[in-house]
Amino acid sequence: MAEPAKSSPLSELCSALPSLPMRLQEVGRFVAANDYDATTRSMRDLAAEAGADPAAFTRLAKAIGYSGWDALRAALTEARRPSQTSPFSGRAKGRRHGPNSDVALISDKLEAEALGLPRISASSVADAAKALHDAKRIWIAGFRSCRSVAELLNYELRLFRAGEVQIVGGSGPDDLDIGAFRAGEAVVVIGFTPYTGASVRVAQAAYRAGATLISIADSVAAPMAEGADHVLLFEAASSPGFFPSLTGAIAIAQSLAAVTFSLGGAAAKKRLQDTEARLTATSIYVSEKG
Amino acid sequence: MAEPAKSSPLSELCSALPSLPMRLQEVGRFVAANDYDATTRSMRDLAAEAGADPAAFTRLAKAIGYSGWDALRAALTEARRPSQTSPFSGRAKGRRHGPNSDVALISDKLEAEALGLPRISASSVADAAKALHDAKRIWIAGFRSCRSVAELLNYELRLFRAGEVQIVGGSGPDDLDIGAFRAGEAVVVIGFTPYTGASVRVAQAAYRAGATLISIADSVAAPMAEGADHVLLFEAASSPGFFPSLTGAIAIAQSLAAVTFSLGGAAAKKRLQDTEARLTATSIYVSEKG
DNA sequence: TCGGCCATGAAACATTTGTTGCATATATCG
DNA sequence: CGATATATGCAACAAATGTTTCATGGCCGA
Repeated sequence: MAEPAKSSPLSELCSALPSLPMRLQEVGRFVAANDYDATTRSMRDLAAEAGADPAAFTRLAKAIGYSGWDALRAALTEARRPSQTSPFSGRAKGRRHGPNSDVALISDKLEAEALGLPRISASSVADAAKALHDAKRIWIAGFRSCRSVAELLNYELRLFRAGEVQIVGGSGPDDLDIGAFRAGEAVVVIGFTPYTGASVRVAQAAYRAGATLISIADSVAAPMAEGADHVLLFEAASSPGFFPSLTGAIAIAQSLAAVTFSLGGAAAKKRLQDTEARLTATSIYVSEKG
Repeated sequence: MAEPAKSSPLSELCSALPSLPMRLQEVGRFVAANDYDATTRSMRDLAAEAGADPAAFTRLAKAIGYSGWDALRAALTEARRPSQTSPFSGRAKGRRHGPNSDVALISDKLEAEALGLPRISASSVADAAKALHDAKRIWIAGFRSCRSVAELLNYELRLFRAGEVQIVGGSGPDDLDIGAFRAGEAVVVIGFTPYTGASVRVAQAAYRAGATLISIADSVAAPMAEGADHVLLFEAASSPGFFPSLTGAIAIAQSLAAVTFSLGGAAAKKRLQDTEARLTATSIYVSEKG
């Protein structure tokens, strides 16, 4: 019997499968089909669901070279551990300085960001939008590169909530705005690693003031996610070695604005139309054609 | 204190964090930062690694409304379970006006934007980046919602091209900057329908001054694409009835900055490092670990 | 047909798990 | 300052875990 590639515990299992006794094959197939449950639930639990004897799992693990079920589970767990780096990290590192290296870089980056977008939790965004809709006043805070996200959200919300939306530090020092947070208002903070001190200060102030805190961040471990009523996550580290990506944050901000507008109903629609009418009247926009 | 949304166990945890006793905050942060280990390894194991008492984990779970650590772990496990449904499987098209209509709206929007990203022309972006790299000075113009894109691009380019990058109208009236365009410089204009008069004026001025004009727009028919040396297209109308999407424009801006940085080579790298060092020295960012 | 061999399930085992009670340390308020 | 309440670590607890042993049942070769 040849020892196959040990790349993954699951592939070891598959290759050894045909040479196993019948019952062990069944159990092995069950593990392969439910490897997530295999790493999280208990052996006896799995046995009950698979309709097999608990001992079969121990025997299976030993049959494919592990000291016991715990060892196999540990291997499966490590194999499933989410990589800290981007999923495309080990990819296309071959080309260093070619004419197409930059093009490939962009393609990979875009592809990675496209993969990250559907992973945003739509229900969380919807909940947060409800909170924005109920807020009497909306503060938005974002520093450094996140300032662009903050300003986009500010702009879109102002289209139908003019006067109730404000950027923290937009007109004067941050401290002035921070002291103005009140209960019944909402504060949106955008940020990712490395976190700016200002953003966590805003978040803490919002919490202390009893305002609804909405954090748009790259991790639940972000300092400004502490005490947040809503945490909206996006993937910032989509391209290694370069600046973190804000595409996800922008997508969240836009969805937030869209749903908040939708919740506004006819009133919001009217205010948006008024705003648009005013803009065209001031001839901000160029005429459609010609 | 209102009971916040319970979309995710982790966000519940984040929301409750500041109101917990100190030691419970520590273990709570540990769980938030290592949620994968929390679902796989044992409580005592985690306690040893976190340097805390095992009982603290049980108490934490109860403090945020669970019957015990097992219940919290089960919730985290379910939250992390890989989605079994294929991305495009049974999307209920019958969304009319239900509680989930907003969620479906967001999902569709994100999906559509994800589809639009790979359609961006990577080679065009690479060419434009080359032009930016060669430019002695870079002007960036974006108005209304596009201002956020302009500022992001400005921010990222300044990280390694400080002093050579400037937003049009960033410090004073637009006309002052517009008159300053010179040959050998580059002007980036971002815009989509309906096009603002200002952005068109910037584009025309850049053309007349003989500067390299880079237009980021939603269509080749855009007024500011006329005379442009590089036209970078993105899809703005991803979801009908709402504000156009800026996700594509942001992705382009970021790619542009990334490639320009890449072209800058060692010199750009050094200037970026200097900037980062200066930022950390001013203690803009919060320390990595508590 | 008999006898060794292996696969299989059930029960007993030693560990480890999550939990809880208690005593001490610390903070809060009168 | 004293009294009360809370927070925290330690140790003992019952339950659950993975493993092992043993008895049973079927299979193949002699």
